[in-house]
Amino acid sequence: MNTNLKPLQIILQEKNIKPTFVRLKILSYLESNRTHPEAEKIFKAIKKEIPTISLTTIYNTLDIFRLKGLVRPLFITGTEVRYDRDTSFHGHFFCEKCGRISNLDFEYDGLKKESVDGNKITEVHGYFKGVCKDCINNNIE
Amino acid sequence: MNTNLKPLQIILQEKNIKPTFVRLKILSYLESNRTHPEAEKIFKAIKKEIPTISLTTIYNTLDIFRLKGLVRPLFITGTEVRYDRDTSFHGHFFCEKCGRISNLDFEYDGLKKESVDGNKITEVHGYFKGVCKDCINNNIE
DNA sequence: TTCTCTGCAAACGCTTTGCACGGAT
DNA sequence: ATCCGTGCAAAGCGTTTGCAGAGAA
Repeated sequence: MNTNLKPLQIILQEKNIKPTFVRLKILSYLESNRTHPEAEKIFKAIKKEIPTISLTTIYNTLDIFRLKGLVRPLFITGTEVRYDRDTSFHGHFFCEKCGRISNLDFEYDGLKKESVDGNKITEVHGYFKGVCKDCINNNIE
Repeated sequence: MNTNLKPLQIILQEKNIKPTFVRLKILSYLESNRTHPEAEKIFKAIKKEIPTISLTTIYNTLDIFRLKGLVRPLFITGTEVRYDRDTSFHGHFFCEKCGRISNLDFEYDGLKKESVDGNKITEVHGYFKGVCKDCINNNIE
């Protein structure tokens, strides 16, 4: 199913989140910018539409979204938390040069089979680090 | 090969790291405490033997070790960097209750096959989050 | 001497907290 | 009148930086 076809208000209401103006704007940004942005990046983008927005509100809202399962925080870079609107399982590729995180559709059979042993698994994470082909080709220093 | 059998001095010298007293102590701690500790934990442990040690030195040393490939930083918890003395590929399980990180030997064929596409891969990471069986059984709140 | 190791103090960057205003119910 | 969303300012926390003294080469 394509959540892009679902109105943003409905997405929030289904998660019991009051669809305020600010929340709809942040969700809208996340829907159309699936670049795994950090709070600061979202903040700067929303600020163009809502100049009075605060970074605190971005953090508050992202935390609500996280608790309700609308976004997934990624601890990949080591410096800041990136947010993924897509909460279904998929892998990531982090380019250490340009900082972009892209999606990977790898299988996780090898991962899943370890979900035994009495431990309760709630999240599966898999990702690569390296240099993306754009950075290799453009050779930007 | 078992690096535990190799003298710590040799391990450092092979990596062109001057084997100072402090560095040997930190490496020694990492060798015998493969619990993926954070800087603070290492600091407190080393302090018992070297009361004048500073946290800065722990960070400095860990960064040297990282640059020389002796340790691998793990960005799993989102709050602090954990260090893994074992730099060979393996997965991790992070218990969100007790904070422990344990090793997992999963296959990464599903991961490896994506190393194409023109991107240069330098690191592969795979891990689970959840609640470990000890925490489930002890049911500590 | 020169270089590098070490450690104190301060700064840093991202994130969280405390609190107060204002609007909605 | 109460609740909740928002935002400012400050604090918090892990980590990094600047710099200086000590010690090795």
